[in-house]
Amino acid sequence: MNSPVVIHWFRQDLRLSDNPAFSEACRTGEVLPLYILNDGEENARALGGASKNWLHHSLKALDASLNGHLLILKGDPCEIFEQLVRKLPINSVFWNRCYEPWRIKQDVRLKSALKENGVATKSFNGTLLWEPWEIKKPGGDPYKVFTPFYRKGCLQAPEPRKPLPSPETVQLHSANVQEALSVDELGLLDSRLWSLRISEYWQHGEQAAQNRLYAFLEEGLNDYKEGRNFPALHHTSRLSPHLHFGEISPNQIWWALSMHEETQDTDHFRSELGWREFSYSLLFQNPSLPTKNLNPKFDTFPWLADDKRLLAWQIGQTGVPIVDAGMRELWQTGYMHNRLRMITGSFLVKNLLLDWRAGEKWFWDCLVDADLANNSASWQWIAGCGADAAPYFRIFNPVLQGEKFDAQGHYTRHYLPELKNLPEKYLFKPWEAPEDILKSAGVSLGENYPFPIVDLKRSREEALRALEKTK
DNA sequence: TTTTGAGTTGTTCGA
DNA sequence: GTCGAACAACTCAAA
Repeated sequence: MNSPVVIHWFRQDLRLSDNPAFSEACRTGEVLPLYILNDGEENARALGGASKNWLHHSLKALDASLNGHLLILKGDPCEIFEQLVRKLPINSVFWNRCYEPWRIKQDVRLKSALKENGVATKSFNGTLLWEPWEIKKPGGDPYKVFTPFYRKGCLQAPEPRKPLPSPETVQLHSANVQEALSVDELGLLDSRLWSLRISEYWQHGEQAAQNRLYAFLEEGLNDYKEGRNFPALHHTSRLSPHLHFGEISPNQIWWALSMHEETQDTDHFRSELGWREFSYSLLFQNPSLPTKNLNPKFDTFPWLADDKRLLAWQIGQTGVPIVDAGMRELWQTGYMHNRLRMITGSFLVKNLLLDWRAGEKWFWDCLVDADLANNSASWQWIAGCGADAAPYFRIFNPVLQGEKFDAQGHYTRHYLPELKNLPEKYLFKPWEAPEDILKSAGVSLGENYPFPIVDLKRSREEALRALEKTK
């Protein structure tokens, strides 16, 4: 008698170690590893371009670690499972939970459909340190402010699961499925130069994620608290895309961190995992987080609809150097340093007076770490309409931010080569530079670098007035 | 129920 | 250049 066939359905858990559902599947029987691309399904948000690029490489790495046994299909999961169950001797289906509202609905539907067909299903937590419904106030209400959520909620909850090792013995089931596709056949790479280029900046897959973690712990963690603010330094972990695709679990990071002496640096880095949990909790409690202001007072905010402004921001041609540097980092690498995410976000919303959702959408398409919970919670935060938003008058001044966090201009000059000979004194405000300085730096405003598309002082005051009315 | 203290990431102004 | 205060008022969390 053959052992039962168990499907492990890979979703945002593209790894073998510390994968609770996969481990359980391996204990239960012969495992058929499955990935389903159901991009563009109704109600689901289509994958962004950068995400597709990452997914392509990550699936290749996963397939290789499964000796080429990953079954890849495309379409609606409910229909696909229905067909698979008819063709193959499937006993049960395991997966790790996802928390996007459309995923939750789909999983509920799928569970009952499989049950009707006599197939057992089991879902696990492989993605979060705590389930988003577990962290709540003593009265049962969810937290709305980060600090108590993290300190009282997370840090006093039971400790997160210790990472599981990769299963020692894996019996893989080879299924001959006619519709099976190769990673290449999914068509995730587009031929635009952009898509090819961003992959040069990254290593993908489970092993690369582990390497990144340990490189960060060795080289970046020390002085993380301060150093993470300076985009020219390498003090951020850059683990976000690995985490998003589940090439590494937050538990693996949490416990690797615990091997280090407790300092302000470890504390602050650990709390960033707390922010991830907070975003997921916010999304779970507010399924409309990606599209609707959490604070309804913002529903009447007079956002401008100005495609020219939006385009200038997107392509890094606003004439405000630190903003343009950030936007070009995003376009070139599929990533943006966190300090720059705040600066460019604040600029879009509070200087250009454009709707945060336009920014969210662009980031969604361009970021290799695009994550529904993190992206929407962070945009709502910077826009001031979020759960725990900063006071509205806290508007970043992009000149000061540049002078403070990129004092030597290494970062800005790297992404804006046309300004690379401009002295620090004017690098962040070339419109104030005397003509001879511009000339000797080879900068000609309006020709090889734009004049600023808004007046910083005036647009700030306009935003303040609009925000005051919103109250 | 009432009250009190606090809230990721900042800027400007005036001394 | 450096420092402290002001920028408002509200909501949340917890005693």
